[in-house]
Formats: sequence, C-alpha cells, structure tokens
Amino acid sequence: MKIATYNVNGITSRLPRLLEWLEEARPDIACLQELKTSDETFPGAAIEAAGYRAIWHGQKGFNGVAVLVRGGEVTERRRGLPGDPDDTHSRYLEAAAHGVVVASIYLPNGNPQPGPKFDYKLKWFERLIEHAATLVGSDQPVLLVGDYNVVPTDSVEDIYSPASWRRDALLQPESREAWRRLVGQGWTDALHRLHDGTPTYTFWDYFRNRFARDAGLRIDHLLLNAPAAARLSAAGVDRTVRGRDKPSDHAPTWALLD
DNA sequence: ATGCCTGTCTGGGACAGA
Repeated sequence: MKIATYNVNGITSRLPRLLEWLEEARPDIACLQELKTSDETFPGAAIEAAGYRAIWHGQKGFNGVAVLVRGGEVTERRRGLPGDPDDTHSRYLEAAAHGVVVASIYLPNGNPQPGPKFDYKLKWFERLIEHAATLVGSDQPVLLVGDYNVVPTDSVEDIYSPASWRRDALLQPESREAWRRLVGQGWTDALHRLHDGTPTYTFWDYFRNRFARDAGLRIDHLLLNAPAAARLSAAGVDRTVRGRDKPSDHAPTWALLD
C-alpha cells in the first residue's frame, strides 16, 4: 500500500499536475495540503473521476487539507486539532481508510520570526504533539503525513546549505526541538529511516533556479507509529513532478507499507 | 541582503508562502 503526501500550492491551478501524478503514481492514499480554496470550490468531481474518494477541509485563499483514497472507503475521524476552538485555519484532517489511520497535516510556516506567526506555529505544534500522543500507541497503523515546515537537521540529507536559512522559522531551535519531541514519542520518520545517502529534499523554492541546482529542503514528512513502521518497505520523493510545467514548489513524497 | 517566483483574490496590488 502506497501512502503519499503532496503540498499542491493551490489545487485549482495544480489540478492537471495532480491528476497526472495520481494516474502515474497510483497512491492508495494521498494527503494534500495548501488547497487554497473553499469547501465549495474543491474539485471533487475531477478527483472522483480519477478514481478517488475524498474528504477535504478547505479555506478560501489559504491553507486547506484533503485525504484522497483509491479502491476503498474513507471515513473522517477528526477535522482540526483539539485545544483551541478559536483556531480558524484548515490544517488538520484525520481519516480511516484501508485499515490505517492517516492525518493530512499542514503545520504553520511561522515566518517571520520572532513574532506572532512564529508563536502560532509553536502553539499549533504543541497541540499536534498532545494529540499525537493519543495515537502513537494504537494497535492499528497510524501515519501523520504532510508539510511540517521543519527542516529536522543541518545535514545535507535535509538541506542543501543551512547558512542562508539560519534565521528562518523552518530551522529555528524551537521548531526542531518540537519536531524531536514529537518523533520521540515513538514515531518513525519514513524518509529518514530509508535514507540511502542521497538527499531527500521535498521542497525547492521557485526562484534562484533552486530546483535545477537541487537546492532543496526536506520539510514534508511521513511519521509512522510502530505497527505502521513494522510494515515499511520503501519511501521516496517523486522529484520529476517538481520539474514539470507549472509545478508546485513541493514534490509528492510517499511510503510503501507491505 | 533580498520573496528574486507563484497562487489567490481581485480587478492592481497586497498578502502569503518557506
């Protein structure tokens, strides 16, 4: 079973790229982020015509997450994280499908830092950590996948060069400490676990020729609890999708469970 | 040193993204 995450950076303009990738990669479950569209304008008919059932949590102009499932039912378990009823951002959608629990996560970017946006990022991260603690011990496979907006380390596995990103919210010690605390609950970072020595970037900025130079960051992650990790057989990044016409700045990232 | 591109909403320019 293939489970993928893809920050589409606007599903309306990205629909051709998305449909093309779904057809090629045929993920059984695909979690999307940055829909940038409302619930009413989500292209549900096109997704269904491509062979996927879907649930989504949209927001006009910003954010927005979805879970797409091929060849089975999808049941919504949770829409939004607990812990702040005043949070209006669409950033968390949790579902059950194909015998696993999966969450599509769009963690706040947090720039500029310091500032209120960075504070929001850290608070949202704490809410995720609290909720994840209730899932990690499940006997059922659980996968928390999405755009975490955290570069875990300065390693070349995670970033081409940390120097110019040093003050960015994605590399801050507070962001990385929260990431380590989350993973430390007992989650397996699938891409890192199966890292073969080559960089596993998932994002390349649109400007400065960053993709052609492979000047990327690893910020899209798949976290697996123990029952899911026991079945993990492969993981990767569909980099060619990033090199196509009118791409998202992220590439689809996936894991295979036996 | 710097949103240098891109998408969205809108109707031209601001805002957000990372």
